[in-house]
Amino acid sequence: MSATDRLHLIAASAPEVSSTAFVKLQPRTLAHQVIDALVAGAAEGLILPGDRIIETELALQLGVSRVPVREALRVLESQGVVVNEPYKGIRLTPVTPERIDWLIEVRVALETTAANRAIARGLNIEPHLGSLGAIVEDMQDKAARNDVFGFATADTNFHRALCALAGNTVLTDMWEMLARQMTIIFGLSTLGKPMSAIVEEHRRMLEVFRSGDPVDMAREINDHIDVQIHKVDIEKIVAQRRSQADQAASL
Amino acid sequence: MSATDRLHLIAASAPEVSSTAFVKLQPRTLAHQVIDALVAGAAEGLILPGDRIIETELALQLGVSRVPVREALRVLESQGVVVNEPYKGIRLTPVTPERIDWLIEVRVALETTAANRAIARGLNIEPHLGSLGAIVEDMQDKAARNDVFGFATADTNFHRALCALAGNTVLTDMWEMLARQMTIIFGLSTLGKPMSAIVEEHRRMLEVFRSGDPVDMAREINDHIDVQIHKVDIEKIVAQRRSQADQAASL
DNA sequence: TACTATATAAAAGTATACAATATTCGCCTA
DNA sequence: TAGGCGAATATTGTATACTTTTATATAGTA
Repeated sequence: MSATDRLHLIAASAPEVSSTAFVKLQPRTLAHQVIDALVAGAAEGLILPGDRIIETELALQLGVSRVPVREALRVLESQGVVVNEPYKGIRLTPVTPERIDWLIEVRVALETTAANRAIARGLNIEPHLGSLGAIVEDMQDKAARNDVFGFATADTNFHRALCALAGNTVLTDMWEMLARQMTIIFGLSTLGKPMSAIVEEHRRMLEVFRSGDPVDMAREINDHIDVQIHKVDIEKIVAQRRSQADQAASL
Repeated sequence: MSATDRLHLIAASAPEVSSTAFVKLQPRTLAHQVIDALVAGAAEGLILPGDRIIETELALQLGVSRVPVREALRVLESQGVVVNEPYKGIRLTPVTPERIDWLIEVRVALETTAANRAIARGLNIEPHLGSLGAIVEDMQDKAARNDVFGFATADTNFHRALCALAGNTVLTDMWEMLARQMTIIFGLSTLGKPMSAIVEEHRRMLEVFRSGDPVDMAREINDHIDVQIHKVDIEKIVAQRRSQADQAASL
């Protein structure tokens, strides 16, 4: 069984309804759907870091032609999700402890900047605190149900919402790139600490955000993100997953 | 005359020779060349922010088919250089003062992080200081010859070299994205301050880098980048350029 | 046996052709 | 005359076909 088997185009997620205005509904091109399918597949572990991705094969499995697949791969390449050597092939970017460090370093930088900007804009007040708090409650809920995927999603949403308060789309776009890559990595490993502890950390971050001290905020974010995955031996996990996949393939 | 006229594929730039090892020479696909051609064209003002980019037309002028053009545009879209509305069209991302602020904010964040990391790695010593110093000398030289383009290139190289010292490819990749967009913007306007002053600022930055104080470094970078273009009315400049282009077209 | 060269196949790069969608402009109607 | 409907055109989205490059396997030679 090849690495890209069992991938599927996921239905366009229903655009969230805003209370203030209509969302402008954009046609989702196949290329965008392919991107989502690939990232989702990678997060699920259907494709592992380092795995070869063959255009033809992927196109066949997704039921589209090679053109949108190529476009998707080019975008993912420019975002660092896959690596490409012309005429040789495309692989899911290998995950090394070093690379995780790099991703975290940039993410901390972006989130710190975003939080401080939000504070500078005076947005560490209601209703924003309430919105963020609601997400933390959601996390708590998911943790109680032991819904790992839902928990991770809520976690991501919290940080996304925080970044959004900076009102800097350049920053949020870049953050989304990192988030994608981290989603793939987190999908591989269990979290480094219990969910309840993570919920608590978010509560604390929110409290510091309310207080509005930039330095404290920076430290809080750094501590929170930094420890998250550092102590996990990611390469070992990938190796394990690969042997599992190989075993399944040989049946 | 349409916006994309007179674009041309630029020759693959010769890979820089490293003293320690061979650079692995990668075949440059047409898509990559199209990217370079578009960015270069935008920096030259052949295409202005907000201008429509038509695939067919661009493909024709570059002498390639639409496929590599599409791939290039997808990449540039994901990097924020162009904006795309499915079935409607692609435009060079409009430049607003707000957007410039956003770009600067992220760039300062990244460069500050990079510089501090480089300091933390203990790389604010020779031979790195010498390399950076040489670039500043080059800037000085270009300034003396009034070579605006060469000056801007050297300026970019200085910051690129500084970022590279962090050894974080995720960071440098993101920095390159920003640099591209800022190249386009700087190409539109003259600099906000005289070149000699900018050279002096770089000297000072280098000195602070040598001293190794993270806080000073952050302030220095912020001051340097922040003021660079802030006081220029970019929208007015774009309007002027557009009217010039229209005038030329009507002849 | 080991190494090289050649042929074959696989996969990416590119070009052309077709389908779907949006915009534009003219015409009709109220 | 103003507004809306609809056909024609332009442009993007997608699929298929062809070319070039790389990798692999096989045969030949030292």
